[in-house]
Amino acid sequence: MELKKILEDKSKESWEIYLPNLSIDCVVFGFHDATLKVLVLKMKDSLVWSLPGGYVLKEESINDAASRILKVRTGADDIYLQQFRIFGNLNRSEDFFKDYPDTLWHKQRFVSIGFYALVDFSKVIPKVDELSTNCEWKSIEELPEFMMDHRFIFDKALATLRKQLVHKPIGYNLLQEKFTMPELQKLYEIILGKKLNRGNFYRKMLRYDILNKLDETRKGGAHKAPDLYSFSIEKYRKALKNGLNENW
Amino acid sequence: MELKKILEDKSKESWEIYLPNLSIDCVVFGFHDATLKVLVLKMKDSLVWSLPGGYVLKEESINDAASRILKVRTGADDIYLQQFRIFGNLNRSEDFFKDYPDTLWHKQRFVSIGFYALVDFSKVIPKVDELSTNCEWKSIEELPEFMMDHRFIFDKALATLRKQLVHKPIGYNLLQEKFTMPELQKLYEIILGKKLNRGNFYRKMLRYDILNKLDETRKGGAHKAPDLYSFSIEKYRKALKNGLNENW
DNA sequence: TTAATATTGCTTCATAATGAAGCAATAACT
DNA sequence: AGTTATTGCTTCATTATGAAGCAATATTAA
Repeated sequence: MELKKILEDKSKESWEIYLPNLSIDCVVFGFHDATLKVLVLKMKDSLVWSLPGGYVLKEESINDAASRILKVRTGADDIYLQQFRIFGNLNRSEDFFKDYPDTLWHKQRFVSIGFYALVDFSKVIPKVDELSTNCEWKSIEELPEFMMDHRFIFDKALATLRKQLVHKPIGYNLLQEKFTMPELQKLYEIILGKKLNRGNFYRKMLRYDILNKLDETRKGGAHKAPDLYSFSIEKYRKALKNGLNENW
Repeated sequence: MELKKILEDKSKESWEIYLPNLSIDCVVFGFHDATLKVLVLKMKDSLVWSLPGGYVLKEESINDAASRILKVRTGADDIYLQQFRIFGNLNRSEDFFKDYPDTLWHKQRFVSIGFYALVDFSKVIPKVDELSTNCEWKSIEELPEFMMDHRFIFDKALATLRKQLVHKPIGYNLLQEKFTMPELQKLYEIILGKKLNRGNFYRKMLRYDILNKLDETRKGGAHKAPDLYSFSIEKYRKALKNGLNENW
């Protein structure tokens, strides 16, 4: 069925069950193959991509709404979610729906709540829905063109991640349970947007005393097998309270 | 006129001009007398206090709405404003308006956008409106009892301030143009919630190279007159980009 | 007029953290 | 068995921090 018809059908129900004027957009981050990835989807009949999103039920908290929306999209429960900003300018969606009748739910003025999500890449199975033809991971280095202000929303999410790296368990939520020091460093480098000295990163991470060194190595790659680590989650959380790097 | 009547009168107009279900609450910080203060107000017929707030016009961006709301409340233009969080749980305001008819604008389920504002204390003149009997500064050490979840909103605002101290021009916006090193230190101590070593704070601030030392001292107090400083705003902003304290 | 006082400006010294570099160990490949 | 790139971890020079203190000084009290 074509998009226009579907939207008009859904529109009727939407007015009944959702809070008007309020939407949620999620930037879902995953880490795989030494690359930071984002979950994007393409709507039917659209040339550009969008971020996963949805609306808030009339009797639902904002956080529950975001969880529900991502559950459908990824199949995963217990996703680490953080709201990071409101996108409330006028005319955010005007152009996109200009050919639709004014009574269409989607054509309202929406104020969107931006969430970012951190997921274990291996545990997510991207799912299309009746509105979309594609749902897939894209490297943040090679993002496609986005609809509306979704590129701006992504940029703000990444900037937030950068600033929160010392305050939120970002490594913990993006990496698999067992990971190597080079993987952790690569993740930090991508989020911070710069190369870090290997030896110094190693020394610093150990000094934070937030990692457990496991009695295993990651075999299989070429060259020397790196040691595996896991987070000592209690120590990690405790360290984050004051900020990993902050020394006043 | 009693509150109930006023609310019912205003309610009719509100449905016409505002976006439904969406409100703004502002935590306005000022610094005076070596104390961090917050602007609070008391509604007519209410025993508890509230944060300044309001609604978003149908044809108005979120940031414009927050500016407009604070302009009315403080008389000040160009207030430094940051949205920091959404408060979107159910039943945020249910109890407060339980005796009112369901068609009352204020009785809707509201999702509130939390802003914090940083103002030069000396440039603000708190103003009551037709809904309120008091509008005044309170020290954050001696906050009164708040309505609804406003205490929670305040706590989150202060926690945000703490985390953003290295990334946002918080000192610049809270202090007067000319200030002394002990004033700056006191502000940092209050926001961080801990005492800092005087000599080390002094050395560190100078090393950041964000201050201009002026050829004046603050006379009048007892004891040695402290030197006056101003921010070198270009250098300050540049330093904040990487975070004042962050060394990866 | 002078002394007392608390505060401020700034330095010193010991300790800790960082930047840059490198060496030995090693898993996979030839 | 030798080659290679990567990893684990250390060293050394430099810089930052923590703790302490000394001299300067604006006001107040004597």
